[in-house]
Amino acid sequence: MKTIPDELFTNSDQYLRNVSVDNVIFGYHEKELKVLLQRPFPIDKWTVTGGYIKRTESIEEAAKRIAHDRTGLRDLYLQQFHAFGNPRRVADNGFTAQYLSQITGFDVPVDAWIFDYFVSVGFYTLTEFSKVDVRKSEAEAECKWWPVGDLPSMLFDHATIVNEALNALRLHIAHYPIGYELLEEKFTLPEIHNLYQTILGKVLDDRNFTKKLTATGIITKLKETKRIGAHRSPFLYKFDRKKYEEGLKTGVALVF
Amino acid sequence: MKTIPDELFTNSDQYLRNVSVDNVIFGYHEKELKVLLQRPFPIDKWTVTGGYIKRTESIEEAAKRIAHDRTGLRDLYLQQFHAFGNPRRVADNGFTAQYLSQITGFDVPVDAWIFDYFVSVGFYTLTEFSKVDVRKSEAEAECKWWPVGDLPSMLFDHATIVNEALNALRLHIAHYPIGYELLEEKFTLPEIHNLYQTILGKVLDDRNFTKKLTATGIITKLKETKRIGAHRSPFLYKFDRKKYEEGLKTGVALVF
DNA sequence: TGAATAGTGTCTTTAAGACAGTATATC
DNA sequence: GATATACTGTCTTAAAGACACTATTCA
Repeated sequence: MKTIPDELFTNSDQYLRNVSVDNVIFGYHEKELKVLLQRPFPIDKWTVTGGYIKRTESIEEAAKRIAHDRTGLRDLYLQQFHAFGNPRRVADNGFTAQYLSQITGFDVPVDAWIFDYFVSVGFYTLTEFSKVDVRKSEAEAECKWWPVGDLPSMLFDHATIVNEALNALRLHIAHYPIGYELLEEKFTLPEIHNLYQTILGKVLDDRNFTKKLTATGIITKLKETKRIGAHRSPFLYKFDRKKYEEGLKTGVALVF
Repeated sequence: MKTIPDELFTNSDQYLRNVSVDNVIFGYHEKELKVLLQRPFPIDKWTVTGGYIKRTESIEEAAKRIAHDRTGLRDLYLQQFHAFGNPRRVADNGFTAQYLSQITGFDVPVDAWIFDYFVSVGFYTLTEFSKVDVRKSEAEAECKWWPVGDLPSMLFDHATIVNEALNALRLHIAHYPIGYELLEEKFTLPEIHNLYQTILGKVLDDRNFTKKLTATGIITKLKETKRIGAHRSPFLYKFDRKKYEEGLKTGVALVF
């Protein structure tokens, strides 16, 4: 049996022990909110993107580094939402040293690092779906986007992590502007309307939505329109960067 | 020079490495919000109560255990608010192995556990001031209540931690009932009015405050009054436990 | 009866929510 | 001109906020 590769099952002095970050990467595409998941082993169970923290970086830097490794994007919008920590977190039916040895062909010891108790700090990230170049790491079997409403079977407590991230995002959206990271530079009112409906999971009256959103002053109407086929061409808008940045700091109430 | 005691500067297999909990314990007394701080060494710098996580317990259990050690209370109201993690967290002018050796009389090595990079999960706790029996641990020089508006010089990033906890509490109070843990079993309207004013740090109109609070149904008027000297006796109230518990789960909007 | 605090009601202003008809692009 | 989507204004209802007087206790 092969000896296990260091970075997989063994701690290294480079990383902190017993702490990790999990990063729920959200993307928006075709009226659907998606989340980037990876399948770390040839098991039919998925996890959110995550990894360990280097001794030289902050937890936020670790989360950004890990997101960059998977998406190729830098300076993502990052939001810490919850820390998960209990000794039974990584307990999962079938996820045993014996089973892992069997399917990976490595000699996985029962006290391998991967079975240890990890406190995981959860972040969520918003990225523009179309800009993302999904990359899987060497160790993973697969990495791809899944609709948040239709997740596959998840490893450990990762279904909970995605749900909590979504709750945090929905709560957050009521107090801070959102959309810059999820839409194209120029977008139409129906597009941002759909984004809000998708994230919040409910229908929003178009007249009231427009009224409230424009009242905040965070979007600016352009003179251009967008061709959408045999229909009236909607006007394009862009975010007012100054007001948007300010809103991220001081908060903008936008309750629907 | 004496050898250092294990539990102070050395890791033990009992605890997780590189993760800790910090617990901001709030108490309310005489129209003032107070926070329980400890002075861990004969340095004139204070910290919030905190400690390490046992391999057998969750982070919430660790936070409760630590709070119990300091206050003697069980089943405290506990709320996770933020995780703090960067390699420079514990850097603090004057907090060096040399200085610690000097003042403690122990031989503190520069690579002692205490100087390591710890990711700290921050909780805040609400307790009834009068029920608390403040206990200091062996290792500490002192442990006492401080008014949140008048904190002493704090070690590491602990001033930030208290501030973030207070922000989280203020945000939380708008969505969930609060007060059961901070007031006596029976309380008057002026008392709970003062509590809200103290936590939020602003004056609230008494008529509007009463109107909103009673509208939620979480408090019940009793037939008794409280003697307060040469003034009209205010009626006593108590929380409706059922509605209160329900509010903690589903949320109660109480925006002032 | 004076001093201090408790307790309550009304009016105004603002925001939220419900709702429907006109405009425009393409075939 | 048929069809699909964009776009906008008004009315109703609910909540927030400002504001002042009466009631009670005890010295």
